[in-house]
Amino acid sequence: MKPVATFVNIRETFQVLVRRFGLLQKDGAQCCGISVVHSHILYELQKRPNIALNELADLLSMDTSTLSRQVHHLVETGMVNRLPDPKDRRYVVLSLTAQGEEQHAQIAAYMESYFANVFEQIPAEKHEQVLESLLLMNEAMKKSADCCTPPL
Amino acid sequence: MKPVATFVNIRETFQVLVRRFGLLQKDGAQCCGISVVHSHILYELQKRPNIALNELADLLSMDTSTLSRQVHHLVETGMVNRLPDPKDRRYVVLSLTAQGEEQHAQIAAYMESYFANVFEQIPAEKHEQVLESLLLMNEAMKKSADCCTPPL
DNA sequence: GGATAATAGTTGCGTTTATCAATTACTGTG
DNA sequence: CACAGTAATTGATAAACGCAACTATTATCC
Repeated sequence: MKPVATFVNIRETFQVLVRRFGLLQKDGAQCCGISVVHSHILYELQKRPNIALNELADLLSMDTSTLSRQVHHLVETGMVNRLPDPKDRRYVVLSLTAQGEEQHAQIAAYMESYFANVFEQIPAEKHEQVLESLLLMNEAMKKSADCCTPPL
Repeated sequence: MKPVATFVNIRETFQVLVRRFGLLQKDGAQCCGISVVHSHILYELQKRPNIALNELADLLSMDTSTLSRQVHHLVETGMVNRLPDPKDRRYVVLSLTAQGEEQHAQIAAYMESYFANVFEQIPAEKHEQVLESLLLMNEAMKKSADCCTPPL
């Protein structure tokens, strides 16, 4: 049976971990001259091309107004294509330009090399376990988010 | 030998994980009526009382000017004590008030219950492994941050 | 010991970002 | 065809960040 201290510990660990990754993202984006939010947009658009602004806002948990402005910047700088959907012209269809894909690839390369670096600090026999654990956490947090019951 | 795809995968996993935790932090803080930054300050002050503004800014990777203002808010709302250091009066000594500790405890309780919830979604025999993996990641990222070599 | 450099913290100011409300454009329904 | 509903944008306000200037205090150098 795990004592409560386990969860306190994990919260602490996770909090610092997330803070570190936040800084990493900042570096990874800023070394390419863009903001963290922009890098998230590029990332998500590369994963799911031809998505509507609406859905993208859901994925990133952002207000559509904020996202609309950010997308506007990315369109102006030639990273993103924004076209009205011919099926339903209320929607817009978003996708990466060639330049946007290149930008995304740059950031991804930075992240990759960083994670390779991180994993070098971890014993090789633990790599499998760490990867599996992150996937487990991710799945668990996804499930948990749906049935969240605010305790206050 | 792990293929490159492993790192792409882990980056993706970690990115989503961090995004989820960011939202959680927001909820955890907002349910207590404060901002995420404030909750980080409370958290860090509870961990290391009687710290200087300078060091705190380092820990949180914030500009001292931004932190100074945030601390000012927290002093005004009775969460934080800010006193000049008698040893060297350029410094200030920061600590939590009773109310600040209570606030921190509330947020911690929220986080704890959330993580308990998350762990319920993970098979019990994996709990140990997940916790160990998070600690490994944390240590590895700490080490890696010191010797970071920007690839661009 | 006194002038000078260095450090911690605060404040001013411009830029960016988030959020709410209102508006426009378009689609589906009665 | 009028009207409700939805997607996206825009306007206005507030909050946060980051840089630079400033104040107060301490350390250093001659």
